[in-house]
Amino acid sequence: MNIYDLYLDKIKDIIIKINKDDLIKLPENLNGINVDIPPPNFNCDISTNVSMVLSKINKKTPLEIAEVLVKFIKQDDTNIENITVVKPGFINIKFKNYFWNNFVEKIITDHKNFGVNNKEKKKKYLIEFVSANPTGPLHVGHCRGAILGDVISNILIFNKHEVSKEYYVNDYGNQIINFTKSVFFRIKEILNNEKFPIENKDLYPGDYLIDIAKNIINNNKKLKFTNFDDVANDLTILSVAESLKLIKTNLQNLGIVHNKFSSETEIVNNNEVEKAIDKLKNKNLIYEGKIKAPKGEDDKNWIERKQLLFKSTEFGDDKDRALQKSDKSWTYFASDVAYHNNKLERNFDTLINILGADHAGYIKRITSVVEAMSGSKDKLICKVSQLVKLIKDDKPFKMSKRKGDYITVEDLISEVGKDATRFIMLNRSSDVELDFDFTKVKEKSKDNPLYYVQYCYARISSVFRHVNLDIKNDLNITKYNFNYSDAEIDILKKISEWPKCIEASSLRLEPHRIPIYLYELSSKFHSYWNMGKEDESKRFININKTISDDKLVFLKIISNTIKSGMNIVGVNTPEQM
RNA sequence: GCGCUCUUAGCUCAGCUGGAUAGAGCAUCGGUUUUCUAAACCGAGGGUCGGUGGUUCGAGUCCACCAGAGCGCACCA
Repeated sequence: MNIYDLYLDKIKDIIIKINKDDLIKLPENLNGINVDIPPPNFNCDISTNVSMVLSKINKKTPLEIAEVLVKFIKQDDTNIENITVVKPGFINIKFKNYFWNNFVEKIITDHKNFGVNNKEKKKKYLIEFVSANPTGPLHVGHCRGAILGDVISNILIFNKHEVSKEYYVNDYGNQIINFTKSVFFRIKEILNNEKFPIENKDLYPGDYLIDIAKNIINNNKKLKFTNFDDVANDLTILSVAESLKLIKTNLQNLGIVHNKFSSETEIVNNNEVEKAIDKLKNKNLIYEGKIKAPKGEDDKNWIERKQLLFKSTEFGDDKDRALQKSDKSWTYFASDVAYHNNKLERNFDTLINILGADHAGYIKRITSVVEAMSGSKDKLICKVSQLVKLIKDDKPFKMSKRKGDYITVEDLISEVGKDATRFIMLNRSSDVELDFDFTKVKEKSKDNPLYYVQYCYARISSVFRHVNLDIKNDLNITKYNFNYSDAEIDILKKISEWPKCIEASSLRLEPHRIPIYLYELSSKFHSYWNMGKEDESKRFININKTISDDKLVFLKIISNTIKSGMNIVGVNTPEQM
């Protein structure tokens, strides 16, 4: 139940009706009209700007329009305690207790659907995220995008959409060859005591390769590791599989499970690249040509090559993009075009890609291709997650892939825990860089917003325990005839914002709004809890060691909302802390 | 040189697709435990929303220009 939409619809109905009676003129669209949360200290529950929007076309001041509308809004509405018109022309409405009782009853009897956005058309989404190269375990840099993608999926699923979570495995190309070679040298090191060529900058030096090498040796006794070219094919498959095993374990520890892993090699081998390029050829978007050096670039080092290009400039990109290398093998972009064609052929309504900030420059070309192939500009939405700045002992901590000294997801989780990792990574908008201070997160875990929200839930559970109820069970209440105090209504108002929070998160794919909302709700609850110290009537358990129905319902609603939000974030709500 | 993102309190950041008196946390200072969990609460100080113009009833939010920070810009993936 979304009380803001309820009144927005009502107000729109009213103005449409009195427009028909020629009492008022309407602008072309009514999108500017909203029903919102008023700032504190106005002593009202909801507020609308309708009279400001109608002011111009009617050539009347907002205050004059408001006076007319107020009459119609009040008419036959038993929910309204009073309605006032304020300064520029806001119409402020305060509800009767009766309204809040109704609200409470609705969301408690249908708690599973509270917050679900029913206005959205149910769609089929494909969300691609993580897609880290299968050359080793995940590190902290992958973590943010992974959690972002997972929680966006959770929000969409919460809103009853169909979602497929996918991982694109880049198991094709030079990096994989170098990776496989590295495994090969580690194997020779183990078997023949030949020193790993650490000076070769193309190789992967990380220690995890030793474990991968050991596993491969132990599980493949028949293979002979004498000549690289002889075992290259088998070893590539084995090495990638070992990497994916590590990655899947990392993801699982983060609480993330993908529905599908798509292999780049498979796409290339199935000739899907040719298929996709043919599609673009038919649209006259493929040609052989040369790319010019960008301005400002030293063009002495620039080698112009004739190659197969996609006309992404037709879609606003700054240059056309190469599909084929000079040795005629496909570029990464080419196989990604094929992968996106593959996605499109599986008939999803919307594709979402979660990318790291370092791949932001890639967005234009891939959205161009999808637009070209699908004919729709917003078929593919790319969401960028900015960098995570690691800080250790007040100093930035640089990760170096070369030296192999980077902090892995495993390190992170074993130090901070899955829940804190998820909550902290989400607590900021994905558009801004995130400071992740190891020493702080470790030392001051009590200042962690995660615990603040969990503690709220634990406090509520403790009340249920004291009166011999289980917080997990539904309540058995028939009469909703309560008289909530202002302090309680203040929290109910916050609860009423939950559907708005979900709507905004889902519409704009901004999951960070959820932890922030949960924090605010918890803050109000903690505040209320402490009032019980001064004011006996605000305590949940009374002198007879029982709890009144209104308080019980009140607590249940708060805990339901927190639980629901924490489920979306993907963290636990312990009943005791 | 070009593109993307950012600039809000001492620090880290919210600000719900243009609304009313711009909000939190941390830090600083001062308070609250015989009573449902103090992992909590209450209070105080702290602001030219990077700058300048523009759009309109109304701008932290939209547009233009400028300044600063980060990321990226070939056949890597």
